[in-house]
Amino acid sequence: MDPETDAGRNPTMLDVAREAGVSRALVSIIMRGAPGASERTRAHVKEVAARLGYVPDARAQALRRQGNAAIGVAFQPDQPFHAALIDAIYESARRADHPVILSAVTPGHDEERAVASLVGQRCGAVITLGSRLDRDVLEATARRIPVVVVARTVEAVGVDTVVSDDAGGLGAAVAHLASLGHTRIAFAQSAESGGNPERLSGYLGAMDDLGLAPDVVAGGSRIEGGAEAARTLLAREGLPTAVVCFNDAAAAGMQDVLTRAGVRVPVDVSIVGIDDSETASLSYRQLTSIRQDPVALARAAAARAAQRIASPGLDRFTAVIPTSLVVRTSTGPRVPDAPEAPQP
Amino acid sequence: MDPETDAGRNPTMLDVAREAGVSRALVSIIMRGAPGASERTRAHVKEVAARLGYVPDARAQALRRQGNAAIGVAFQPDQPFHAALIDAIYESARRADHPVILSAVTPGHDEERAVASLVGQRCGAVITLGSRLDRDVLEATARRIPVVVVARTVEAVGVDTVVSDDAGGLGAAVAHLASLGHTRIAFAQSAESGGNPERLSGYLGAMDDLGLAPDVVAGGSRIEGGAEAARTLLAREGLPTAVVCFNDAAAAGMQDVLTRAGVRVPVDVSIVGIDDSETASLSYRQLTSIRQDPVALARAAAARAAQRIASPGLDRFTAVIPTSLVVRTSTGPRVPDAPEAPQP
DNA sequence: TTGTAGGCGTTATCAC
DNA sequence: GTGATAACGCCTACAA
Repeated sequence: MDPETDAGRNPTMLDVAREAGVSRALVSIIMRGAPGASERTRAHVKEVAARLGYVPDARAQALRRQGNAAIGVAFQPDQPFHAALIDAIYESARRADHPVILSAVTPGHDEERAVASLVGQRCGAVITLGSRLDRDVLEATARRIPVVVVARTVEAVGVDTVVSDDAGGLGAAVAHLASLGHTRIAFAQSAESGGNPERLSGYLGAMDDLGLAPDVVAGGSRIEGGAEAARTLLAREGLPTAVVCFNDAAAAGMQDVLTRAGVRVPVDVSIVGIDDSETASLSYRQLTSIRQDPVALARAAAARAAQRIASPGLDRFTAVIPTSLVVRTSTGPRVPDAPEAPQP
Repeated sequence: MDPETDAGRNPTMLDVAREAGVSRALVSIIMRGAPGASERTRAHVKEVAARLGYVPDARAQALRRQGNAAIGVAFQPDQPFHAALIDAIYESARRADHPVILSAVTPGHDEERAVASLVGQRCGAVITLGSRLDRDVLEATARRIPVVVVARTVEAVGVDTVVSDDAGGLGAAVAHLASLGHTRIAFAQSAESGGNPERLSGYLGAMDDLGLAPDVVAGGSRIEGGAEAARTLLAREGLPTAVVCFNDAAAAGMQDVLTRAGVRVPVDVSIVGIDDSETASLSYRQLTSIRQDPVALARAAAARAAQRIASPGLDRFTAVIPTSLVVRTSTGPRVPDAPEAPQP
């Protein structure tokens, strides 16, 4: 178009300044909305910038800028729950005027690499969603850069954590089932390494409080967990009348396998999931679920990250976000003498 | 630790150079593995860098570096299929020595913003996964920066596309069902804006080729699509003997609603999904599914992005990645006189 | 209200 | 094999 400027190159501040007949500094002031320019020149320069298709170079900005370091986020793209967290982190960070840099954790791009890339970008803090890093790796990272772990409880020096109140959630779920008359309440546990210690102990504690005998049944792989637990239950003498599953996917698998076996939900067995995901709210599922609050989790994490950026050297910090029980139709009153379901 | 260097600051190349007793330039050469340093100094400098915890500043690198522009990726974190794509993009990009910059598309961070942030980072090319941008927005973006759209067919000037062979996949699915004796083969269509034109037309074409009457049933929202289509079918006089659904989630909903209504899969109705996701392979589902090849899709997209970075001004390009039919037990031979399922 | 000088941390191009 | 020096594009002071 303009023979003066070589076509291929991205326009720079200098191009805008020249074209508008002002100095570079003034363009800078105007582009980032700082005070120190008249309305008239402001409008003019912005018009020129738009006409030239000028977009500030984020890399140069980040390099020079002092405050407003970026918040790095390591997440798992195969975890739908992380989507809601990311969305909320974007919003919180933008409000505090911190750029967000994402790094995915996948089979070929492990969490150490993801975090390393965030460090390389000179993020002011790193939020890792559902981190699976070892404690010592987390601690080593935290010595370099503030680290906030979301949705996993870890005791690591200098590492902040933001978690849901799993114990409270499990307590509410068990209490809900007990109030419906259930006494044989099982817990389907994940078979993953470590499982969910907080969820399990929350269940055990709640059962103990009510004087009920716990019944923990181990599930299988992440994706098959609920189905396998269901098969384990079906192979037994008698079924429990209620089952709490380690997440919604597992609850769905439990529901599906039981249903296909002719067991009626909730007449024969009540089911509770965790997460209150889209799966739980499906019209034909209607799973009662322990809801995590992704917005509150993300806000707490982003706020903490911003705090750490502003003032390093704070004490270790843990936020526990309340959960709530979303009651749907997968739980119902215990039916003492429910007739056996017909075997198709 | 070292009183000479102020503790809080990240070590820079200069720190490493001073500590190792060499020049900045030499450190640069060594850190990026360029020729021009003896093995001895190389080892020494690397040791010093490691000891100081030196990590190159990716922002400064990107700013100064000429080639190896980054590949920007706009993705949807709530789409599990994108996880596999991202993983493969990371690998391809690393092989070609291009950094990857991610930007999520979420309710609060729309695709335009995501792409704009990628442009601001001066990516050399942008890959958008399942883009929903209007044609003219895509074209405007493509005038600034090479754009590769993955998993959505668009006819936009200057925009490259990489898509799965939906028509071929649907053809294979319909042929598979026809070979099992099915003639009443329905297609459950997404109710989303636009739906999946290629999948629908692939179905229609395949039915036409076989001289069969098409039967398109509209689904509901993204998440409820399959379930609603199933209810529509159940409300009719007679069921088709086979249904192809617009994706696996829909197929799962179809299967669940039909199963709960006492319709046996595959005895009464065969079901085919699309994507071959984890859902499809669940032990109790075993959905026959049209498999998309995420690795091939991602590789093609990354390769094209790298090509565009190396030499802009290429012609528009479209890659069609083959699909394959994964046959499981949700499809079976047509049973002409199957007895009605018992109504529980 | 505007312009000038200096620097962020790196890479690239030179001479030595 | 090594060491100055000039960019990259922008921001932050400070001077006019």
